Amino acid sequence: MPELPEVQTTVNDMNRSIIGLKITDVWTDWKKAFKSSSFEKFRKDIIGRKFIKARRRAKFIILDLSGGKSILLHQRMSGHLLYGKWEEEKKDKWIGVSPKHVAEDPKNRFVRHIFFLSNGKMLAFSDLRRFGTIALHNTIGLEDVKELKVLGPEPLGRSFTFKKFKELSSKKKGRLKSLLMDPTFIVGIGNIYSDEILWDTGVHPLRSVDDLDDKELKKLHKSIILILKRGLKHRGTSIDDYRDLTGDKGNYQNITKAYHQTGKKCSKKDGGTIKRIKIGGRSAHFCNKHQK
DNA sequence: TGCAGTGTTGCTTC
DNA sequence: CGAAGCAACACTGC
Repeated sequence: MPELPEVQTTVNDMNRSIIGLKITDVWTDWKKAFKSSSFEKFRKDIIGRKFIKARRRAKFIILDLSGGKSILLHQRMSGHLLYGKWEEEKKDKWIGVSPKHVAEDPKNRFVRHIFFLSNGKMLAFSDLRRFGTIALHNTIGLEDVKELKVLGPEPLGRSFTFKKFKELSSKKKGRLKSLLMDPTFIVGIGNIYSDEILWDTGVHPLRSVDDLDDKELKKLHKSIILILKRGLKHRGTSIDDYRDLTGDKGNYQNITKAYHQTGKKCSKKDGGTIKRIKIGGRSAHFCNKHQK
């Protein structure tokens, strides 16, 4: 669920809230999520370090710590981070970070990991499906870690020019829908924003990149940037699990044009009806008339 | 009850 | 080699 706009929103919020705070302890009920070492080693390594900076690469959250270490965290499908106050414990299991997070939103019951902070608050990782991962690496050389090394360019980065996009595209074949979601081609785009981008571009998700003319490719490049920026402006999309750091939903789900709109009338002037098909095992939503 | 959904990796087939 | 298909991961909700 969290795609680039959601991850960036979380990162921006963390830079406004947890910087300078010290980690006093870590708790988990799902040790399998810790990838670089055992949870016990991770815990020992991390206690006493301060948060220096939050960053994003693709859908990874990077938390730079004092002493040259960085946490590399991926929320995968259902993960989201919450920042709040320690409130309650039930049956050996921490179930939330504040009355608001728990009582008003059952999605936040699934807290699997908690970082306890020096100001008495905590940073919690809620992850219903338990696919999320956490690892600790040296900050220097982090970009050479296997998971980061294979990634394509950042679509909102300065170097993501049309020239660069065209060059990358010229080496590729295959369906646009799958290609946009391929993090080795371009990062940050998942099922929701790929549907929205293709709807905005007006091309069919089954079209192949090598089939697009220059005008279409230019429009696609523009739409990628436009839609992701729009998502960021609306603080992300909360179809299901995604919440921001304080437990609130994003707003983009209220303005999606294609994703989850099956059967509805397309809002374009020349639009038809939103259809849904399977591509690469994922659902793709598109207008059967204006997306060609 | 069974299966869709959702990000990513890794395996297999073509 | 690259593209495509599929399983795996774990769980909810319909």
